[in-house]
Amino acid sequence: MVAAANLVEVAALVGDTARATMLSALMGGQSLTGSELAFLARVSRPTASEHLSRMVEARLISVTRKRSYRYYRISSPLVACMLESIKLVAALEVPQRYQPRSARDAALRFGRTCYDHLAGRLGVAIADSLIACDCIVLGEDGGDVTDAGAKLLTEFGVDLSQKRRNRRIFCKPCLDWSERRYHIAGHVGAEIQRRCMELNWLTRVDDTRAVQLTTAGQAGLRDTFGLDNLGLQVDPLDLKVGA
Amino acid sequence: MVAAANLVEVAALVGDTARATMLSALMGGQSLTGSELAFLARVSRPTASEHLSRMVEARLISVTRKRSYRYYRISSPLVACMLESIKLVAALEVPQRYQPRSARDAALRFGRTCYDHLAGRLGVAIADSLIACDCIVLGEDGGDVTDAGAKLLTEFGVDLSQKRRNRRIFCKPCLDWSERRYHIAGHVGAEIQRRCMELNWLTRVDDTRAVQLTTAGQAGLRDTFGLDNLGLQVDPLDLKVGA
DNA sequence: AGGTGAGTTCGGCATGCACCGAACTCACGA
DNA sequence: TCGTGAGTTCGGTGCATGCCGAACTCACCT
Repeated sequence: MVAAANLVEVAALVGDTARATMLSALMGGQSLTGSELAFLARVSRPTASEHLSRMVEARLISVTRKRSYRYYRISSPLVACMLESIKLVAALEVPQRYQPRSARDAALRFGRTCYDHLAGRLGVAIADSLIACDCIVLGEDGGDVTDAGAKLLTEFGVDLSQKRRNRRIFCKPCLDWSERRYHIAGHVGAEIQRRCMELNWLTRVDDTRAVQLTTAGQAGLRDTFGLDNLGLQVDPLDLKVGA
Repeated sequence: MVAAANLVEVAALVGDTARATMLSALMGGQSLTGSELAFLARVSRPTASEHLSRMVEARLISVTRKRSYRYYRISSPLVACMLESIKLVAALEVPQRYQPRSARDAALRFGRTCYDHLAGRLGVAIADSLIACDCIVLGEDGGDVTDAGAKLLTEFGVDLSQKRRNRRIFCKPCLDWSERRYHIAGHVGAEIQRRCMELNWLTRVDDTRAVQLTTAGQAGLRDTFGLDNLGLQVDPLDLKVGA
C-alpha cells in the first residue's frame, strides 16, 4: 500500500525534536523566517535549512519569499489538525503520573491560539455559547453558521463574505487537547480570533500562543456571547499544582 | 512545555516502518499476537517484542494475555483517529504527482474498516444517508442518534443500549482519508459494521481491511438505508489507472 | 563594485537505534 | 517432570540521520 509509506514519512518528520519544535512554533499561525526557526529549535542555520526544506518537500509547511527572507508557515489546516491530534494522544500517554503544571501551561490551558483560531477553555466556551444559541450548527461537512449566527457575528465585526467560496473549511470543529472538547476552527474561527485581537479583548502573552483576557474583553465577551464566569484568567487549580 | 516532548515521542514511534506496519494491521480492530505482528512487519520476534513493548509503554496499544499468548490492540479510538489524520496529511503530500492505484487500493477506497467501523465510499455513503434522513445529527460532542435514528438502527439490529453510558465516544465523526468526508465512528459506527458483517452484507477481503459488498448487502443497504448506486464494488476509474 | 546578512550546499563526524542470533523465562500440557 | 512454543533479554553490528563549520550563492543596499 502506497499510503503506509507516506504515513511513516510524515510521522518520522514530526518525530524529531528540532522539526517538532519548529512546527509547534508555526502552530501559532504566524509565518516565521528560517533564522527565527533555527533559533527557536536551538540548531544552526544549516541544520534548520535542511529540516525546513524536507518539510516543505513533504508539504507540511510552505514558504513564501519576501525581500531576501523566506517565510515559513503551516501549509494546511489539515496539518494543524494532525498535530493537535498527535498532541491529544501524547496527553493520554502519562495519565496518572505526576504532570507538572507550570504557570505557562496554565495560561495555555485558559486560552491560546491553535493555528489561527482560539482554543483552550476560552475557545471551547465561545464554541459552546455559539452552539447553545443556535448561531452555529455542526453539520455533515463540519459545521455551518445559521442566519441568527450570521447576524450576531457580522454585528460583532466578523467578515463572513468568504462564506460560500469554500464551504468545506469554512467552519469546522477542532478537538481541543486540554479541554477535550470541540472549538471552532476554519474561516469563522480565524475571524473570531482576529476580531477579538482587533478589539483588544485578547492580547498575546509575549510571543507564546497563550492569550490573555483584558478587562474590555471580559465585558465584551459577556455582552456579545453571554460568556460569564470564565474563571479568572488562570484557573487556581492549575497554579496550585504548579511548578 | 511538557506536551511538546511527548508529541515528538508519539510521532517518532509511528515514524518507523515496522511499528507503523503493526499499527496499520491493528487498525482493522482485531487483536493480534506478537508473532503475527512480527510476521506482518517482516521483523524477527525479538525486534517485534521490543517495538510492541515500547508502544505499550507509550499507551498507543494495549495488551491482554490469554493462555501463553499476548494479544495486542489499539488502546484508544483517539489513537486510531490520530493515525487516520496522519494518513490524511500523507495523502496531501503527493497531490499531482502520479499516484499508482492498485486493485487493492481501489478495494480499500470502496470500503474498508477503520479501527472498528466502516470507512471509504461505503462508510461515507452510510453516514450521509443517516444524516440526510435525520437519523443522526452531529452535535457539540461529536454526534448523537435521534429518536427516528434509534428506531431505524434498532430495527436493523444495532445494539444501542450502551448509549447513555459514555456519551462522549458514543457516536463521533471521523474524517475519511480517501473520501475526505466524515463517516461514523464510535459505538454506533462499530455496531453498524458488526451488524453488516453478521448479516453477511459485507465480507472481509482476505485478511486486509478492505470489505466487499455482497449481493445480499446491495439489496439490504438499499432497503434499509436507501443506498443505491453505490457504484460497482470497485470504481472503474480506480482500475483504469491501476497497476 | 563591494559589503552585508539570509539561506544553502558540502564533507565529515557522532550517535541513536533498528535489527538479529543466542540464550533465557514462562505458561501450559502430556 | 520434562517438552514445547510464545515471548523477552542481552550483546553486538551496521546503517541512517541529525548535527556542525566552512565555503558558497543570492538578494539587496550603499
